[in-house]
Amino acid sequence: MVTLKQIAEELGISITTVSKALKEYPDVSEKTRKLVRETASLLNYKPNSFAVNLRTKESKTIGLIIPEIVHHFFSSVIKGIISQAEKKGYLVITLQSNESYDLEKQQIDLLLRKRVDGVLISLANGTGDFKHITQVIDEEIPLVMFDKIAKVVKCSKVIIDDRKAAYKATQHLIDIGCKRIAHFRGPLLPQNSIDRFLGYKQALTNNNIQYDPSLVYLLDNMSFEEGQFYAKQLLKDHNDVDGIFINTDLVAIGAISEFNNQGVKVPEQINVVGFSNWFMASVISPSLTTINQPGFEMGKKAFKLLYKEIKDKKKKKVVSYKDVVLDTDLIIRKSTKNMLV
Amino acid sequence: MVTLKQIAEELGISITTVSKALKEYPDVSEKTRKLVRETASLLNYKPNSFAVNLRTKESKTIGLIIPEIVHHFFSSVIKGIISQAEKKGYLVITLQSNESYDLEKQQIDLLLRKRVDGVLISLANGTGDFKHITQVIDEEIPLVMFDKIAKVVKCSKVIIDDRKAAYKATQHLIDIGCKRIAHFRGPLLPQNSIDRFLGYKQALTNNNIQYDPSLVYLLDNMSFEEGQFYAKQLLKDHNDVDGIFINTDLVAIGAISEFNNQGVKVPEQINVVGFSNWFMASVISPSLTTINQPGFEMGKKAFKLLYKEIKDKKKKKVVSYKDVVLDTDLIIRKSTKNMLV
DNA sequence: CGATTTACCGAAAACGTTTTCGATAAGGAT
DNA sequence: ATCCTTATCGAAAACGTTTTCGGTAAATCG
Repeated sequence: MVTLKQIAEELGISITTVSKALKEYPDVSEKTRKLVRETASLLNYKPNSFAVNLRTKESKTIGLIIPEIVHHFFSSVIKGIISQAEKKGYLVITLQSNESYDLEKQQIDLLLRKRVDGVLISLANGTGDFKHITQVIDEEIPLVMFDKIAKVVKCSKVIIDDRKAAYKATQHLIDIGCKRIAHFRGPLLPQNSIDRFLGYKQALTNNNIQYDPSLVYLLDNMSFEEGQFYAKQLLKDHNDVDGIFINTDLVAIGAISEFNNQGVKVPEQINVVGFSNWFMASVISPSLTTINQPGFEMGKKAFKLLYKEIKDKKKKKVVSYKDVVLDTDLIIRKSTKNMLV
Repeated sequence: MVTLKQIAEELGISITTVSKALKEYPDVSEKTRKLVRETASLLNYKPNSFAVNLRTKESKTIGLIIPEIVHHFFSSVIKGIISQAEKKGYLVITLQSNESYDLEKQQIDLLLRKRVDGVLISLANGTGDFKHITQVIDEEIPLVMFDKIAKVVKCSKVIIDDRKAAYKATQHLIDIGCKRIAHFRGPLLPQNSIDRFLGYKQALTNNNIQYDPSLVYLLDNMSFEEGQFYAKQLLKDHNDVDGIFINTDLVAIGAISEFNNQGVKVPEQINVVGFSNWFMASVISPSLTTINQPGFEMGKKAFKLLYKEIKDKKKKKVVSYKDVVLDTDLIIRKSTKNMLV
């Protein structure tokens, strides 16, 4: 491995001058700068990042903790983060918490020991205590949370407007003529399922439709099978439902498959709207009307916020926390149909 | 940030002793060892990894280059790699080549500059030249390739037995009574599609079924739409086909949707086998019989090979390259049905 | 011509570890 | 008392950068 010293000896000049030449310092003549550049590339010199890190006290590396990598939305976020980070010369170390609070804590510690320049995190479902997070912030390591966040923690966050998105989805069902609209919602944690439920409810009341609690089903694990199960239940309980807004695409697909099995026509007899726009939403039949969660954009935005904090910290500027709320689109496909025309 | 020096001053001993105490050197008394440990944890001492890296010349970090993150199989591989690496105290820096040779080259360079201890890579489709890879190996940075590999390059590799898997898939179609079996194959690069085609062909000949080239369709981009398109084509060209083995689940799902649209019953009229066991294969209807690619295991195995090379290199042992071939399972679902009973 | 500015270069310290090689003192053997 | 172990510690070098602070020589100015 070739070092500054070797280049210096090769040219009979000092290490200092070589270093400054490569960094285009104005106090070294263009002649020697050129000379140094040439021999550096000739010897295939690569700065020793270990030494640079030690000297500059930064690693040009950020840490990313995510609950689950094998997941369409999250992997999109990762892609957004990595692409944006690469542009700014940062590399990203990815860890996954597997939705476990203990692992999450451990991994935060790992990243601090690695001395990453910043941390991006989406909280595990089980996380209810935030000391490990505030510890990072207290140590003045820039940190931004995304998607699954904790409102109490003081830091920058980027989320989507779940409530508004759910409102949009429900409004769509109303617009196409649905009168009895059910909702499959998620558990009480994380916040997302609450917000989506509230959006659903508000859309109903704003349109003068009586909110009927018996039309709301609370699911536990949001699986395909649960979608089938509650679809069956719904058909038993209410034969007059003509629309349903479902918390997550996977559950929606389970429900649709059950409707198909029972010969209940989607969308003719019942309109279905999902949430998240998972890849498969477009390839099932009927294809699923759903809310698109902009994962890639979320990743990009999250990194941008983090990057700004890192820069501000370097400049000793006071870092200000920002909350970014990303907008979502309703993607209308074949599982909903205007019944009024 | 607390350093060894501060601990030393706190206790009135030398930096050397503190360092050795923390590393449990036998030439420091148990008494001072204990003392050092205690004050270290009291002051919340974390070794400065920059300095450790510089001194030990290793970063306990590996690089991972993958063509596409947002992909069920690849994200499973990533998960396997990260989980295994974490167990051995390694962190992983992920980059994605976006199937671009130029980006891939650039990213290799990035990782070398970062001085990662090893590299894991799955080649971009466009990569036909391997100088950037051999450069890594020549610099004695351990490297192992997985899934999309180059046979010419001398290094450890882990792949699945595409040919055997395709044979298995085709044999299944034969076993359930199919007589006219079509195949949707992929392009000439990467190797995978060739091997799958060969497995298909061999299964036919081994079962004394005449190989008919007109039953093999060569697809370009392996999309859902292409699946639909060639399904339509197939129905036009051959009305006697009763089974089809398709290179990739996504294409298979496209084909099935076309069959559904045209009222061609799957599996009654035509049996369909896919490849990869994407998540959605289990949730479409009919659910898709397919080959399960063990992504998670591949990731684990790839890291294990890399880890061994890193260790061997440290011990100055000669590194020996290994080729690991992972076995696959046929997952029988509803898109195939025994027609003989 | 002396004084001052400008252009260019280098010595040396510092970042925080790890590890080699002595140094010292205590204890045991003779 | 002398010699040899053994146990315990520390000085110092090294890893490869970056950056501060002078220093020298040439160029400019009065």
